[in-house]
Amino acid sequence: MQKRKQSLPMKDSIFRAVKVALSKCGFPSIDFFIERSQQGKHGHFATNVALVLTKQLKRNPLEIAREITKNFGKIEGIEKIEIAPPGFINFTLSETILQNEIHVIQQLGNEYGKLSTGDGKTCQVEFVSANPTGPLTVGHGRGAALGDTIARIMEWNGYSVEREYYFNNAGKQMRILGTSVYYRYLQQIGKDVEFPDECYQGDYIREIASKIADQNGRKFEDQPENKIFQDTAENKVFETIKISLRRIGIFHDSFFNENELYEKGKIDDALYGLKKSGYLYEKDGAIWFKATEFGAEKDRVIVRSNGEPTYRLPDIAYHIEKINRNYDVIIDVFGADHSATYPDVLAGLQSLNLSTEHIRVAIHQFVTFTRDGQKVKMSTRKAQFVTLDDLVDLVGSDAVRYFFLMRAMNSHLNFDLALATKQSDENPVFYLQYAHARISNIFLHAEAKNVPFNPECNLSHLTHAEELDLIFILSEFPEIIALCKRTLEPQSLCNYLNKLAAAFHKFYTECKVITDNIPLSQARLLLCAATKQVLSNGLTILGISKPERM
RNA sequence: GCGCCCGUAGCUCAGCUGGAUAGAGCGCUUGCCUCCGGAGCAAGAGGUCACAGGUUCGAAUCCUGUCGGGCGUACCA
Repeated sequence: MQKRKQSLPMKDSIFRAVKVALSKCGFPSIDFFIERSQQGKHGHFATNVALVLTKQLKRNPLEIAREITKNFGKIEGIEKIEIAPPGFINFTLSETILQNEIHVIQQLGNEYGKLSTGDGKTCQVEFVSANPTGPLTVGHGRGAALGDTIARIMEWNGYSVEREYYFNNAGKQMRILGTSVYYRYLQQIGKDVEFPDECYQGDYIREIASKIADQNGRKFEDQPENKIFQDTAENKVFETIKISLRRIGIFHDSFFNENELYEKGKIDDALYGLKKSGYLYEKDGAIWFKATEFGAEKDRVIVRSNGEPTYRLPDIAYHIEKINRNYDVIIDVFGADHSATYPDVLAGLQSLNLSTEHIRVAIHQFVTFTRDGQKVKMSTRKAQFVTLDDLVDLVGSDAVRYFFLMRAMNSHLNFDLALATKQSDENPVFYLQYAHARISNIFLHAEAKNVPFNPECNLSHLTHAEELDLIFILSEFPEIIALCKRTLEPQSLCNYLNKLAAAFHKFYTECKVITDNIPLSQARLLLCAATKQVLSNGLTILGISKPERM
């Protein structure tokens, strides 16, 4: 059998057959869809083509459907075509073509569902990008999990992906970090000083300060400006950030410091370019960018009257840098607080005649953390936060990732810490993993009962409704991957895997796999293997472990 | 005030470019292990899809307005 990576052949061939029938009927070519039927009694696939034509043809949709149906030739793999009110045409697949999908999955293995659209192409995903002023909080978790999973989706589709972390260690927040360490240092060496309110209150500052005190004694007592405070803090904090990310399976390929843009003159270059393009003007001693010409509600200051750029200028310079690196796709993963700023960045790039078509911005809404019905407010400064590490300690990496991924980016995710810290079996991620572990156990059982695994076995024994339903859902996986690639929404995959696990559990209760009927048992074993393969592929993309036992 | 996002079962959320009887999990009620893992399966109760108009063969989905919540709207990032 020929290998295929794109497993949408049924949808495609139905689509083509409809097209052909349309022209045979002399009907105009219009937009219509082939979709998976939501209910079993409507077959496997359905098209709305007759309904869409109603208006133009001014005819009863059922009549149109009948005429189209009459003009279908033989469609390979379709066993039944039915017309249903108000005018849908429903297609039912043959058992043979369904059974064959298991062979396809078996042969493609962990390539099943991969699209080759990204082969030979590069993609950069920027995410997390929190300044190293303190440990990552649970608030950073959503962007972290999303960004990494989006990167995995792109990798799955063939892209060579670079994960980048953008940070700034020259700003005001970082200076406050240094000052905070200095004050804790003074306290550490026995000075009776009050710790300023505007400084970072967290215990990690104390640890860093006491390390400096241990190694240097009172040496820096009168040197609040000494770089040792900020630098030590930055290194230490970054170390912990990297460890936190690693715990949930996230590794960045590069850390890009905003400072580099200044040192290499990229900020000045960007400013010069913008000036030359004519989109800058001076007012009140500041330099403004004509964002309104790109649809913004007001113009933006990009260099303050004190000569210091606002964050928009380095952001633009950074994106020029990214564009110059020639990625085929650039993806920025931001929180909702950036939703107003990225249009300005894109506008800046466009004013420089740079193409922004390959830049995709994934904006996610914030997470509300509640505990016993009460909102948990977070602030790094006041140290009123739950760190990402705390969360991982409580519920584990798999659950943390799944919780952050299971909701649409656009929805305001509610993370109930009390619920998440409860018993793990309430967590939906275990439902998926349980299906995977259950299958592993079936294989052990098969071995014990001397039912040999046979990839070439006869699959025509799989005729039970639950078996065919399960196969049909398996065959949807490539479509889900294509959807995720298009929308950058890992959530669709979470939902799908949940549906797949449910179909498997149902099959499991209805159909005993290991029986005295060896040919049937072997066919069912192969179905189990295919299910395990798809679960495994999906969980890999989500960055969630695939336990053999639980 | 203005812009973006959201409002669907008691709670947390799905619902793909408008389509067939609006779904799942948790919680509640009730069944299912002499049999491959019961972290499972099945059944039941629970809805004016925030509200009001509009568009059309057809609206949870698109448009307008109102109400409610989140985030922006800084010469903070």
